Amino acid sequence: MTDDRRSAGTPTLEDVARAAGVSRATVSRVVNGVRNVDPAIQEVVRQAVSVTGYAPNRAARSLVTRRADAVALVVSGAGTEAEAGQEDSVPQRFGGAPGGPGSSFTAQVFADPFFGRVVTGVVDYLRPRGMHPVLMFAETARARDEVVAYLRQGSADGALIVSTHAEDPLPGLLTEAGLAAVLYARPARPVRISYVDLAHQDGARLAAEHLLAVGRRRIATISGPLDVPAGQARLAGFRDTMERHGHPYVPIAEGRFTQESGEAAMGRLLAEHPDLDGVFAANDLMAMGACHVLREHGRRVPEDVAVVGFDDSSAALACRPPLTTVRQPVEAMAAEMTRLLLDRLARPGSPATSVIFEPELVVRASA
Amino acid sequence: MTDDRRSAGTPTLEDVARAAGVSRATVSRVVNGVRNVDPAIQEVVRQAVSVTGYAPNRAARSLVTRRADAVALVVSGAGTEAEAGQEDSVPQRFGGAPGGPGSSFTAQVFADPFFGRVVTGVVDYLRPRGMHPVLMFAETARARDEVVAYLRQGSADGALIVSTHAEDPLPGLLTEAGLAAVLYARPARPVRISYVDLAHQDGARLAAEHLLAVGRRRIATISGPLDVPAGQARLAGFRDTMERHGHPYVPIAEGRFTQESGEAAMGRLLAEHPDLDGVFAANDLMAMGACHVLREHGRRVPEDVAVVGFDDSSAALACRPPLTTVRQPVEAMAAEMTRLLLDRLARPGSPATSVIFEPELVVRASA
DNA sequence: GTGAAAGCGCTAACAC
DNA sequence: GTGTTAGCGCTTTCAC
Repeated sequence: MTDDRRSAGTPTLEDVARAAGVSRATVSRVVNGVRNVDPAIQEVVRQAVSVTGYAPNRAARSLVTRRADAVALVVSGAGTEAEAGQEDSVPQRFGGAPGGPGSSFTAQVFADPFFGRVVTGVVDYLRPRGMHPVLMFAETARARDEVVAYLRQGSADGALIVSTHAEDPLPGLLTEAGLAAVLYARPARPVRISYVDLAHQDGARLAAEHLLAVGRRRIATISGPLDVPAGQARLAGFRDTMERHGHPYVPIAEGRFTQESGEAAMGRLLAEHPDLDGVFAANDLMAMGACHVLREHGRRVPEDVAVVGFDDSSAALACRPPLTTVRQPVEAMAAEMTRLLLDRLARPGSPATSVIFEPELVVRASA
Repeated sequence: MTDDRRSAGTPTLEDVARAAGVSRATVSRVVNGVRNVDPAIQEVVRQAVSVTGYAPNRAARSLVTRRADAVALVVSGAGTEAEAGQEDSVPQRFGGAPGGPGSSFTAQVFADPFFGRVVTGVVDYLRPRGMHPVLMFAETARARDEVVAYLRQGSADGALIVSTHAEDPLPGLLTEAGLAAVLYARPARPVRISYVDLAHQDGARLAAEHLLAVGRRRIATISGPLDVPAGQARLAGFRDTMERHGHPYVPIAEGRFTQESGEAAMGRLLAEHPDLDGVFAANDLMAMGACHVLREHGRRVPEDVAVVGFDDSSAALACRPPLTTVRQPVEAMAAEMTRLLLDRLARPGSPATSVIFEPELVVRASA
C-alpha cells in the first residue's frame, strides 16, 4: 500500500509478482502453465493476475521465444508485374482511396466465393488454437518481397499460400529463405514444400460421366484459364473421360473463372454449336453465367441443356436451377493446410507432405 | 574476417554495425530513416544491411516502441451466445475441422459479398502503409474476450470493427479498456468511438422515389433483419418516403439479408399481394432471391414487377436482369474507417469522429 | 519447487 | 553527426 505508484501503465510480470509475493519466474510459470509450481502458489498468482488485470506483452514474449504465434494467409497472384494490365477484367468500383493498381486485385480475389471459404477453413482451424491469420496479398514482385520481409522480421512464423496462377515465384522465394510455408494447390515447378490439393481430374471425370449418364451426347465445356493448374487439370480430366467414352472431340471455350467470362464463353459455344445439350463449366461462377445465357437464348436448363459446375460454392445454390456440381471441400482443405503448417512449425525438421482431396459429385437440378 | 562465427542465426543490428564499422545506434538511424546521418555513412550502412541480409526483428522493435504496427479487423456478431442457435440459416457445409459452433459464423460472414468488399477497402488502405490486418471474429462472449486480450497484449494497436448486429457489446468493451477502435456502422448505444456509416434512410428514399418514378403503385418491401440498425433505417426511410407520397401502407416481409430469406419473403408477399408491381429489397442478395421467385411465379422483371436492391454488390451484376440498386461505397467506407483508426493511433488524444457516406442510385435493368 | 540473473534485439536519451 | 548506455517485458538456465 505504501509504494504502488510504479504500477502505472499496463501491469507487467513484475507487478503481478509483487502483488503475489513471488518472483517473476514463478508468475511466468503459472501464466504459461508450466507444472512444477505449488498448487497453493498457483492460486495466489492467479488471483494476483486477475487483480492487476495482467496481460502478457506479446512482443516481449516473442523476443525471447522467437515465435510470433501468428501466421500469414497470403493470396498470391501471377508471376510478373504484367498482370497489372489485366485488371480491366474487374469492374473498378473503388473510388477514392489510395492503393493504386493493388486495389483491383484484392477486389477481384473476394469476388470469388472461393477465398471466403479458404478464410473460413483457416480461421476455424486457427481460432481454437488462439491464433489469427494476417491477411496479405502478393500479386506483384514488390508485394512478394514484402511478404518475405514480413516473415523474416518474425512478424509471422509461417505462411499459408493460396496461388491464383501457376509459375508463382512466391513458394520458391519462401523456401529459399528458409521460411515455413504450405500451399493450397500443387506448385507448378516442384518445390520441396507441403501442399494440399484436389484431385481435379477425378472431379472433371465425375462431371463428364454424369452428363453422359443423363443421356447427353453433344457436350461442350467452358474451361478455366489454361495458365492455372486447376484449369488445365479440369480440362484434361474432362477430355480424357469424354474420349474414353467415344467423344474424342469436345468443343471448348476458355473462361477466367468469373461469371462474366462464363457468359461470354457460353455465347461462343452456342454460336458454334447451337445444338449442344450438355455443358461442363470448370467452376460454379461460370456455370451460373452459362445458365443465364442459355436461358436468354431460349434454352431450358436442364431440359434442353444440362449444366454441371465445379466447386459447390455458394453460387451453386444461388443459381436457378441450383447447380449440379463437383464438390471441392475448400474449408476442409484449408483447415488441413493450416494443420500442416502448424505441424511443421512444431517440428521444424519434418519433411514436406502433400494431401490430395477427392472431389464428390453433388446432383441438384441443373443436370 | 577473423572472427565472424558469431554472425550465426539471423543477423542483428550488431552484426550490421560490425560489418559497417559503426555503432548499432547509427545503423538503427539509417534503417529507420532518421536524418542526422552522414550520407556517406548511410551508404556504407545500407551496403552492410544488404550484405548481411539484415531484417529488423519486429518483436524487439515493438518492445521498445510499444507499437505493434498491426491492426485487427474484427467481424463482430450478436450480443449473446444465443446466436449459436441461429446457425441453421446457413448450410453447414463444413465437414471435418474443429472449431465447433464457430465454424458456421465465419462461413456465414463470407457468404455475403459485403465482407469481401470491407476487406478490400481495408487492405487497400493499409498496404501502401506497410500494414496488414489480422482477421478476427467475435460472435461469442469468449471470442470477444479474446479480441480484447489480443489488443491488451499489444498484438495489434487498434481494431476495425464490423458489427453484424445491434447491441454488440464489443465497442463498449474496447473503449472501456481504453483500446483504439473504429466501427463500420453507428453503435446502437452511443459510445464515444469513431465510426463510418451510410445514410441508409436516404438510400431507401432513392429506391422509393425511383419505383414511384417508373410508375409503380403497388409496392412492397423486403426488409433486412429488424434487429440490425441498417435493416431498421432502410425500412424507416422507405416507409417515410412512401407515406409522404401518399402510400401510408406498405406490405413488408422481413428477411435476413440472405438470398434464401429474400426468396421466402418474396413468396410471402406474392401470396398476400399477387398484384404487386414493385419491390424494394433491403439488399442485393435478397433482391436476387426475389427475382428468382418472381420469375418462378410467372412475373417478368421489370415489366410486371420492378425490383430495386441495395448495396450494389457483386450480386447486383450477377443477377438477371442486372439490378437497379442503391450503391453503398463499401470499399471507400472501409478505407475511411481505416484512416480514422490510423489517425487516432497517431494522435491518441484526438476526439471521436464519424463520417457518413451518401448512397447513390444505380439504375440498371430491374427497375 | 522457487528465485536470481542473464539476456532476446531493438530504440532513444544522453553525452560527446 | 555519432557512440554509449539503459532499459522495454519476458523466458529460461542455473543455483538453491
